[in-house]
This record gives sequence, structure tokens and C-alpha cells, in this order.
Amino acid sequence: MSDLLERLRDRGWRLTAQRRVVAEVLDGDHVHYTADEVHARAADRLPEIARATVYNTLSELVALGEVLEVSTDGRAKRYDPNARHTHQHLVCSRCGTIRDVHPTGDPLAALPENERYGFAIAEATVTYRGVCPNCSGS
Amino acid sequence: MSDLLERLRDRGWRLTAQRRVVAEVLDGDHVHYTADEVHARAADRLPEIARATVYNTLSELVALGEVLEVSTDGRAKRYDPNARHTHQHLVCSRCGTIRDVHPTGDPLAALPENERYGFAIAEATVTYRGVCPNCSGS
DNA sequence: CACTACATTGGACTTTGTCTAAGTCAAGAA
DNA sequence: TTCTTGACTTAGACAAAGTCCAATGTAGTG
Repeated sequence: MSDLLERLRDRGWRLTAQRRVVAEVLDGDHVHYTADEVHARAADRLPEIARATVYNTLSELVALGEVLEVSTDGRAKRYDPNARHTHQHLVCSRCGTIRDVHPTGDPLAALPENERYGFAIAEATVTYRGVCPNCSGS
Repeated sequence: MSDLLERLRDRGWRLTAQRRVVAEVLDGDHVHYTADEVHARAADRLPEIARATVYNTLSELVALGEVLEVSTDGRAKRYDPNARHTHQHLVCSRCGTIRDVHPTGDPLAALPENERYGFAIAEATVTYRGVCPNCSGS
């Protein structure tokens, strides 16, 4: 993802300091941050960055298909920089951490025509929930 | 679900007018209401019912396994009275309405052992997203 | 019927996110 | 290089969804 900024500029994205730090935060560790976590980390480098800017930038990255939005349960949305390969998520029901996983097969194929109720189905997401090794010990 | 109240009383659930109307709202149509929709419908029959009571009651019904909580994207959680048969959900990405669907196969089986990272996986939920016939027309 | 533990109430509060008006600035033009 | 301009950013108000709490009410037991 090191050429993310380049790809975006090629697509006419105006490059600002704020957008750069947000992209760098996502690029750094391969973790799934919430918007506020992204904001906190971006503010380490650019203290005056506004929350609204982080939200705007994240939405744009999602719209551009560079980042995925993952919402688990009622908690804050998390942002997944690994939008290149399709994958699903494994969520710890205690601590909320997320791991990317790659199940076999296509869940879309498992939904028979007579169960589609006329919807134009665009995607199927699978969420596995369980207790991670870290949390099961305690 | 007509004997829901009876089942709950047998399990030591204290039966109040508020809890009764909440249960009746869920029992009525087989729709997936948000907490506020449940509150509005409950208030038709019991005008002084508090929002907090509806939230409390819904949480208890979920904890007791009588109702499922479905959270799609950043929207309000919806409550699914059909907790008896396992099923998945089809969500309209415009209006947010939900339909129960029954895909073939077991998504848990699609996750290889080496992708489980030591988690004790308890469940797999599949969410299909698309535009419903109602929204695609306009 | 009285008692008491549990349920309900209303309103303040929190979290997550959106909106807006005014100011700022990146990038192309001259 | 400097100018121009429309897109970007900011701070703070606002909104939606949900939680918390102290005071009050009540279901069910004995």
C-alpha cells in the first residue's frame, strides 16, 4: 500500500497534509482502527487535525475502494486497509479485535434464487464470532 | 411465540404491563423493528412506557435467547423475534429493511482450521446486502 | 395485607457520527 | 513566481442511538 498516495493522486485526489497522515496511519500497522483511533494517531503527527476531516477522509477512501468499513455489533465502525483481496472477519466477542480470514467457497452461491425476494444482491459478508486465545485464558 | 410470556414466567421473569406490551409488539408482525419502533408501538397501548424500559426489556429478551439482535452497518439495531430457527439476513442497503433467509450449507465449515487463530468460534453470521425491489424502483 | 426485591421512570449523559459557515490552501494558469 | 479558485479543513453545534442513575412504583411471596 506504499503507493496508495500515488494511486489516489492519479485519480485526481487533492493531496493535503491531513489526508497524507490519515493514509499513513492506515498504512502503518495492519490493524483495524476505529475512526477515533485513526484520529488520535493522526493527531500525533498533525496535532490540529479535526475529527471531521478524519471522518471525511475515511469516507472518501472507502468510496474509492481503498479501505473497507467493518461494523461489528453496535460498536464504532472499524477501517480495514486490506481492501485488495476479498476476505471475511473473525471477531473476538470479548475484546472486539478483528482478524482477517479467508473461508472457502462463495457465500453468495449458497443463497437460492427463491430466497432473494427480488433484491439485487451486491455482496455477502461473513462474520465469525468467538473468544480469542488471549481472552479465553483469563 | 404465543406462549413466550408463559415460558418467561416459568423462568422466573417478573411479568409487568411494560414487558407484556414489548413482547406483544415483537410477537405481532414478523418484522424486524428498531428499539425506537418497538417503543413507538408499545406506547400505542401503554403511553407512559419509558424508552429505557424498552431497551432494558429488549436486552433481557436477547439475553434469554428469545429474540435476536441484528446490527447492520451504522444503523440502529433491529430485533428479530425469530430466534428459534437459525437463519441469516438480507439487508436493503437503501432503506435498511431486513428479511430472513436460509442459505444452504454451513458457513462454519468453510473456515479452515489454519484460519482460526486459536479462537473458540461460537457462530458464523452471513449478511447479504443489496437493493430491495421497493427501493430500486424509485 | 404488607413487605421487599426487582422494575420503571425521566432526564441527564455518552458515544459515534454529521453538518455548516468561514477560513485556508494545493495545484494549475499566467 | 505569483495569482486564482474551487476544493479542503476547522471548530463547534447538532443528531441519533443507547446507557446510567436516583427516586418511585409494584409483582409476587408469605
